[in-house]
Amino acid sequence: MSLEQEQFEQRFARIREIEALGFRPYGQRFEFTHTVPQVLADYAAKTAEEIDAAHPEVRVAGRVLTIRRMGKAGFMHLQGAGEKLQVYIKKDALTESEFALYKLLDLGDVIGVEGYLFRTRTGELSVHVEKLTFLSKNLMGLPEKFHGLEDVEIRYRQRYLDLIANPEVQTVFRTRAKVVGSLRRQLEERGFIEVETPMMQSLYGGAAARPFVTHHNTLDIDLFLRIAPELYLKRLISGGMERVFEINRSFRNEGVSTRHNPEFTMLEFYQSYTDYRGMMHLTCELLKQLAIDATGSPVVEFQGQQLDFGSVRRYSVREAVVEFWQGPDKPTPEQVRDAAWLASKSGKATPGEQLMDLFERHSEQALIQPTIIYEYPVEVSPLAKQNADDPTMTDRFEVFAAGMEIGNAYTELNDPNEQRRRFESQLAMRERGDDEAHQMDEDFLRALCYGMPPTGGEGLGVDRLVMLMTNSKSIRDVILFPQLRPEGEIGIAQWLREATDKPVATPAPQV
RNA sequence: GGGCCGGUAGCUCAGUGGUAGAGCAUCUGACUUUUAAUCAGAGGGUCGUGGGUUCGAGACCCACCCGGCUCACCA
Repeated sequence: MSLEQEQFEQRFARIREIEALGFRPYGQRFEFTHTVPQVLADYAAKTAEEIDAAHPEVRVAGRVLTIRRMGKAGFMHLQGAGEKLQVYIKKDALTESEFALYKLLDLGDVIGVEGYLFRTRTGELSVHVEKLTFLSKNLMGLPEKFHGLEDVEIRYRQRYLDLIANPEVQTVFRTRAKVVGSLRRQLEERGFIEVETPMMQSLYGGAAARPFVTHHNTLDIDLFLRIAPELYLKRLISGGMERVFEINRSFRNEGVSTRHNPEFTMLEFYQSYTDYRGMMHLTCELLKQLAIDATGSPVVEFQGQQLDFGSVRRYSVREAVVEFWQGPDKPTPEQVRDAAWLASKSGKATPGEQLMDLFERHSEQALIQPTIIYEYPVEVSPLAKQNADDPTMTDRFEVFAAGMEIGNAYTELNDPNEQRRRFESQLAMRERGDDEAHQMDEDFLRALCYGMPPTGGEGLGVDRLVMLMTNSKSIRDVILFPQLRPEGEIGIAQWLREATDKPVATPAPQV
């Protein structure tokens, strides 16, 4: 038997010992007066004299993180809501069964304590425990206290253990909630209505990506997990819901990387009677307030850089290719408009695709500061309205920061016949083997035929925004359960089975 | 999918072809304001998996599994 399983069985046997002392090893309601963060917020700034004078009584619950036993006394750190509070146990202050319980405690057990606050000789705020209760048994070994849990595979697979061992991870996900809350609140304040549209779709669209396929048994049809909510949200705009947004998952059947998870959270919002210029203005307001709500400042530190979301730069794609050109042969503004020059620099099929190829190869990774890049070629923008002066371009922009694309917006194409032509040209690309080209969506065309108001629309990558706000290098660090290959046999059910059958090895200690 | 790196005790890691190690954790004992508590002792290994080379493999070779970084892919 492995050491780990022996420890499991030792701890399992303690369940009986805890019961023998008159405590319940699981499932007791605990009426607390403070959470750990509340105790710290209320008393961390107070002096020992102030605390002694007030003699505050608290009841707090938490997980035992450390134990320093010293004979008839001892100290423990309890972790609650991601923060730590020290408690002091003294034999004289407890009943005999409570002190026996204390001696049985394992790291990771969840307990409740009641007592008064004081400062120790070294000044640490602590609870002088007068009553000890048991709330839940930990049967597992915990990671080492100094280094914690660093193995990223275990951290992602067993996020519960990561959250116990690395409480700062909780702050990442608290910030994530602030990001989502900030976006939701800001849009609601501007009259946007939150909606939910199908994630299982019989036709997929709204982006260039390969989908996941699933199957409905009783309908006996294959369905696609959506790659974007766009086409459904625009149906709502056609129907007269003038400002709508959706924050939820989309799914793309692509490689995984530090910036891509197969399922990811996107915010899409659509506003009738505006255009991409209006969306630029709104984007700048949203991002600035988002940074303030998430981090307290419009200037955010990310991987050693200071990103200023209070001032977003703007360049056209062509300007960006010139401005951020990497390497020799920096082009002139005239050259990036010249089809022959573009064809000489890129192997792509059309001038528009060639321009985007150069932008992605040369300029994208240089866009560290938050930047809006506008005017995208029509070939790569099948759902965006053409520019009134230059029909090869669309009224579209993307937002970049830290070298990542974080948003994409445009004046929505609302001419059904032009949309029909774009779909047909996408079908032609599909015929040529592009399996990410759009499908024809006739119901969407029909919705446009009823007249969709001029509209500005945008999608923001929420996970990537959270990366920026939490200084996280990998998207997996801002997704609680990132996609991994399935784990092999775990075997914990067998451990529980064997531990159940085992007779109690050691009798409960005398109290 | 390609390239590179990694997988050794529960955790964090050493281990240069020759008896598998350390710290923490665990177990036993001491200790009534400690804090990476301390002190004394003990137990704990499918060296990712499977082949191969060798008198001898944790180490070298091959294949595979899992993960990371990176490139490709991803408007």
